[in-house]
Amino acid sequence: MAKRKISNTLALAVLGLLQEQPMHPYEMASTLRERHKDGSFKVNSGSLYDTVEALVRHGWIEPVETARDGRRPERTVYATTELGQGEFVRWIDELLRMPVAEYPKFMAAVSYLGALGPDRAAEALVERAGHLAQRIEETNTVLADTVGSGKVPRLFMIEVECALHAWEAELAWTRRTIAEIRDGSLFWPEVEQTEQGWTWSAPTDRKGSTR
Amino acid sequence: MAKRKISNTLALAVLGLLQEQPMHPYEMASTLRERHKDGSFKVNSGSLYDTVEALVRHGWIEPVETARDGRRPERTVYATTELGQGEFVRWIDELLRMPVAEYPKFMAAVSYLGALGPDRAAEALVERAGHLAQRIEETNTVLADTVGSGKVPRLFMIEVECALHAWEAELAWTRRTIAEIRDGSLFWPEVEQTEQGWTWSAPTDRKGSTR
DNA sequence: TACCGTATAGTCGGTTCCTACTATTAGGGA
DNA sequence: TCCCTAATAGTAGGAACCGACTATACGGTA
Repeated sequence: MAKRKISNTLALAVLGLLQEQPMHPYEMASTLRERHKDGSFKVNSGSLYDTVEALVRHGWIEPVETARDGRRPERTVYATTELGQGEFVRWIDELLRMPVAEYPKFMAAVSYLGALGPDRAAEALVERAGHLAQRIEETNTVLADTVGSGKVPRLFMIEVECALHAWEAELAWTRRTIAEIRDGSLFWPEVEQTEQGWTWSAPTDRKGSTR
Repeated sequence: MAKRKISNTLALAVLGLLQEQPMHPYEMASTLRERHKDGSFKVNSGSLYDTVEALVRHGWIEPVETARDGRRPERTVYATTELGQGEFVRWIDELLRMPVAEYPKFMAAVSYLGALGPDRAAEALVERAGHLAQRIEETNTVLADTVGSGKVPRLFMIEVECALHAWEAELAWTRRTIAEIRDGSLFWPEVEQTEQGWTWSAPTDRKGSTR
């Protein structure tokens, strides 16, 4: 599979918006925020302007007008090209079909859970669980007064449901792991360095961990 | 919450390895791969050397020896400093406690699921589900002949279980969504552009809806 | 009316990150 | 013995990315 010319998904958002109507970059950013798409795309003004330039370079979008409103800075309005419309759909298709490796920060930290020791690890996970629960609740609220009240079709916010599902799974794993640390079923070996290399204690004693 | 000086989690992996013993960068990379940690950290030689330099700049690690084996390129061996050991634990703690926004490619694509139309969207998701199922199976195999056979304590591969859980959740959502597309419970509105703006068809009534 | 906060619109400079490449050596097969 | 491949170890250049900043306009308020 050949590498994509543009990999930043913010470009996908730009293409998506320009499917609807021509726009200038600042308007793209505010529209994305209005529609709560800033949870799925990292909307950063610096990146946005770079991204737009890159899209122009590849001929996926093109400037159609440079307007000036009063003495505000000049705005360049862009529109998609036919090429861009095709690539938009092809890109979505590819992203959906093929899972790619992602490296979430949480996974990195979980890799070294051992380094905190059982008590501190459990405590940290408890705090995380709290934050996750709160975020889930807030997101449910957002869903309720957009899709729930019929203001927006469900399909247009489907990624929010998807994210919600992922957080709920993470929360479930986190809570289960907290429980396993506490009841000792996630054994915490004690590591020692010998001349041969590393050794660790085995979970043979069933009384619980030695701290 | 102040921004971290170093944000690339590959630096966390480096610190983790150097807790055990001094090493040169190439050895870090191969050790991470041996231990299947390359699923949690993006191990890229270019980034690795940059990361190591950054860690030295901040005084978290330091070169302890530059050895030469035959006429191979010179290797610089690094070890953690006390500062680095403290930061290692603090960083893990912080990453665990506080969920941060991530922007997975899949989420971006799901945002524009609508653009594919119901049939192509369902087809793409079916393919993804296949890939996910396969990856889950492969990972289970890896777990079986490391932790399962007692070669490695479970705690040392706990992040693999965590990733597995996340993929299973994604697979479940994907399958459910395929089903909802097929049986029509995920309604696909038809969008039309009018002078007022955008309109879409509603799931219950026929055309003519609110904006 | 003077001031302040927020919205509008975008620029700039530096760091980070990654791809592609170089160069050497050990090992194995023909 | 000689060649080929894989492993060893790292370098270099450029693209991507982001945070911090500039500058104007507008609305409320004291």
